[in-house]
Amino acid sequence: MQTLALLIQVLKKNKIRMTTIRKALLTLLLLRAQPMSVYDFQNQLKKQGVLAHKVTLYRDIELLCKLGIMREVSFTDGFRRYELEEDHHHHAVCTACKQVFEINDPQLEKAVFSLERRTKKLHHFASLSHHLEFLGVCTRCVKRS
Amino acid sequence: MQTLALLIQVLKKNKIRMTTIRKALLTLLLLRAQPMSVYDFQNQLKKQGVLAHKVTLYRDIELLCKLGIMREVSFTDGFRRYELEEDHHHHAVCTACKQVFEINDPQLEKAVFSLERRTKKLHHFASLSHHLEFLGVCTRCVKRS
DNA sequence: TTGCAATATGCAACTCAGTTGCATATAATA
DNA sequence: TATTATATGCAACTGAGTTGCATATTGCAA
Repeated sequence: MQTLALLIQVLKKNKIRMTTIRKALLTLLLLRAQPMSVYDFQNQLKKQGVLAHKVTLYRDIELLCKLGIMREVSFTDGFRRYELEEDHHHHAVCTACKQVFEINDPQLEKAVFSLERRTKKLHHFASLSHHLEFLGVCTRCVKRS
Repeated sequence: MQTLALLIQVLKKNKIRMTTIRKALLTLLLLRAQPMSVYDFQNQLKKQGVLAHKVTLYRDIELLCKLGIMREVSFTDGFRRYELEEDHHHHAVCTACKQVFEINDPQLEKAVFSLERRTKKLHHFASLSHHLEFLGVCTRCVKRS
């Protein structure tokens, strides 16, 4: 489990300055369970009164990725989203509200990794990683319709 | 198994005109096993001396998708690719040469569908579809490096 | 085979996520 | 508090995909 204090330490160690935007970003990351796009971040920060230009967010996010704090995940809807670098997991994307839900299911995890090994062998492909995404409609959007 | 004659029939039935570009598109679709982007199509057609504007290709592809002849698949590299509408399958993307390889593996298929059912139940998500993509390096690119 | 009308194509100009160069603002250190 | 390196914002760009409109081509009828 990560904490804000721990993440701030990582920046200090790497001689990276702590700014309003970066602190707000880290706090948000720890709070939210879903991977977020740059525009999600921007909107959430705005609600807290922190105005940040998209360029700044792209650059800060890149930095945090390089430091191993967060990770980039590309989705098939054309958006790159970002999440805390913790254990690998998969996602369910609501095609109605565009929200992304994390799926933490160790059994699913195991199954997909064995599929990756299988694919590697059968197709002589030096597989490095995989991306599994479920597309559908979340409970809230189902109720709404 | 689809044939060119059969696909041409589909267009005729729907009162859609047969043009040089459309015929070349259909022929290419039947020939190539990999899903292709608009730019892949454009390059392949150019090799056969058929010059087509990207706008035309986007529109023709949309048409063929609506007719149920081809299907759009979005990839995490930000490109939409298109393939013959046949049985569902997954893909392995070579991060070096950007080529996409189809994976036809009934066992993998079964496994992923059961994962989809599982996710649906566990996360109360009205899952409609999924996207599984393996990222790695193909045999040719491994040899090259 | 030709002429006509409807459809197909190409062009220009757009949208929108993400990127880059550069000028200005701000954080950390002395 | 002054200095200086780094962080931020702005403007202008890139590249996939889209749209409106003028022109070219197809399929059909005479």
